[in-house]
Amino acid sequence: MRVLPDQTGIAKTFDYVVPEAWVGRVGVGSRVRIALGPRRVGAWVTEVDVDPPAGVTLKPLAKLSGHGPSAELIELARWAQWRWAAKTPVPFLRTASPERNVDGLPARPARTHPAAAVADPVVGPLLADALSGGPTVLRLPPTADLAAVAQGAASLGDALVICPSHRMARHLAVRLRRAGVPVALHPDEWARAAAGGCTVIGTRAAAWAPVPDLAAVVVLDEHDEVHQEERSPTWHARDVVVERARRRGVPCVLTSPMPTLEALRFARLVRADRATERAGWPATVVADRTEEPPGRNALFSPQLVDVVRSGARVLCVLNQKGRAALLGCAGCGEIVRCDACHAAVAKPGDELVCRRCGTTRPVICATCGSIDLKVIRMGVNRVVEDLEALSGERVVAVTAETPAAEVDSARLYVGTEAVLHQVGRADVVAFLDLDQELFAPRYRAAEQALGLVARAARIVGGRGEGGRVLLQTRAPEHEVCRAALLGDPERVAVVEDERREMLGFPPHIALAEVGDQAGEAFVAALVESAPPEVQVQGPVDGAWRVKAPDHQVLCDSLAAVHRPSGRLRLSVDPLRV
DNA sequence: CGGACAAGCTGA
DNA sequence: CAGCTTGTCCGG
Repeated sequence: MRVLPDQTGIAKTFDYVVPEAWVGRVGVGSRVRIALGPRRVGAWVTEVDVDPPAGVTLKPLAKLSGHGPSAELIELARWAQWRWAAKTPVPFLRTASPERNVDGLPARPARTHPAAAVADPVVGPLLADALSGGPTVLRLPPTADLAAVAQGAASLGDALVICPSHRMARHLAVRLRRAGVPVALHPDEWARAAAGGCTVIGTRAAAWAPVPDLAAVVVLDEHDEVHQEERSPTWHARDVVVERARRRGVPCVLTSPMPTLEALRFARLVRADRATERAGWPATVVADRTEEPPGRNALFSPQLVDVVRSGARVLCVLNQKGRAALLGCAGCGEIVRCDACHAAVAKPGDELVCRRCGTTRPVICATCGSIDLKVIRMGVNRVVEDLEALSGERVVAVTAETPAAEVDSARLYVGTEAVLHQVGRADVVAFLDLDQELFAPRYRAAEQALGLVARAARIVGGRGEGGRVLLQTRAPEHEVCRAALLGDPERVAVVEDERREMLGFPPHIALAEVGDQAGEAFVAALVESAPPEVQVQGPVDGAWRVKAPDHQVLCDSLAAVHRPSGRLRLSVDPLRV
């Protein structure tokens, strides 16, 4: 048998003989252990009945560990290796394998009766169209019931449903089970999924879940960046399942209130009529701050004051990104400053670094010697105080660490975008400084800003349910504000697409980033061998950008380069550019 | 990946 | 030339 060792540094297969006793129990996809040189390592069986290379004496497989990815997923891993220019398929096969050894599969649930038709008034009428033919983008308002989409897919047979969060996956599993659909939650119920007869629900990694009789694929909130792996290889669950569905010839639906331009490029758009879509976005008030001089009270528009005084439950979002976060000492309360120049210091890694002069020192308070230093959310804390003064009520500052009990104890909340995850219900979400989002130095800034509005919509509800969003901005005519006002994400898509085309950014081209020690040698070899339509730019901050007309050309060119020794960072479709 | 072994540098 | 580091190759 031919096996691939479970070691990222070995991009090579080896042949072994199967011990007599295991014949029939081991095949393509089995997890095994092998003697490789002086040690034993895990491996996947990738081929059977092979002709071993001449002149090598085969050792027997050392151990049979259990079930692993099917032949279909091993093939898909090879494709992903090409698509994200990975050195080996190993990271994908790991994701496709169970967390613990699985040696037997549970009984397959009997399919009782076909699930009833989906009655949801927004989703229902669109499902048949969305689930027919090749990949589709199903643009639904943010308040649409996503469980209805999952249920529609499950009515075709065993579906694979990819969610942006584990929370949503669990919630959906409960909803579908209640509707009589057998469900396996990935990765906990890997064996149940592998046995078949279930709809499989999970997050990004579930793109690699076993679904032997796959009948349909759904990606929920396709625009959400969590669907992409941040570490190299930077694979995207959407692209993996679109390819998986294509190979199986099954329907594939990508839902989103504001689909990415990438998805719209290869998928057919299905959407609700204008009135239905608009009704599913919250009523939006744009507070124009153009006339307001910059300063602390720039964060409180008359519209915000009205809302706070109205008695409504209000969530204020203030993004810290790009702003100097201060460190405070938990021991003595002092602001931690630079020894040399007394400017505030930051802690980007394991040391304190001065923002002004770059001096570094260990993480310790110079006044009292404490090592317990906390980030002070200056902006949020100040707004909390001012809002308490304004309302005469207690205001809760919400961070990722705020305990759930406290989160529900007040009427007014202030926090970074974490509040949008932590507070479940409110009447109004107010973005105190939307311009932080609109003008952030990221090429997806506009999409991400509208993404926050969509997330707020899930908390406050659509305009029919009284949901309200307040956007404080100095750019009231910005397409994100227009899109939110009209409940029409197309406003952002059109402008953004033109901008990307002009700047030569995805999805109009395929992009990769090359860096680290071996980057220069790699790029030199690439320029030598790649066709002329592949352009290399840089280096900027030690990294090169590789642009090609499409992924076929880009990935073929990257795969053709012999990798020089030394550390190499290679990210196809990098998240931050 | 991790061990083996070879080729280069240092010190007496 | 031993003793150590650095690099390249190989495993079935």
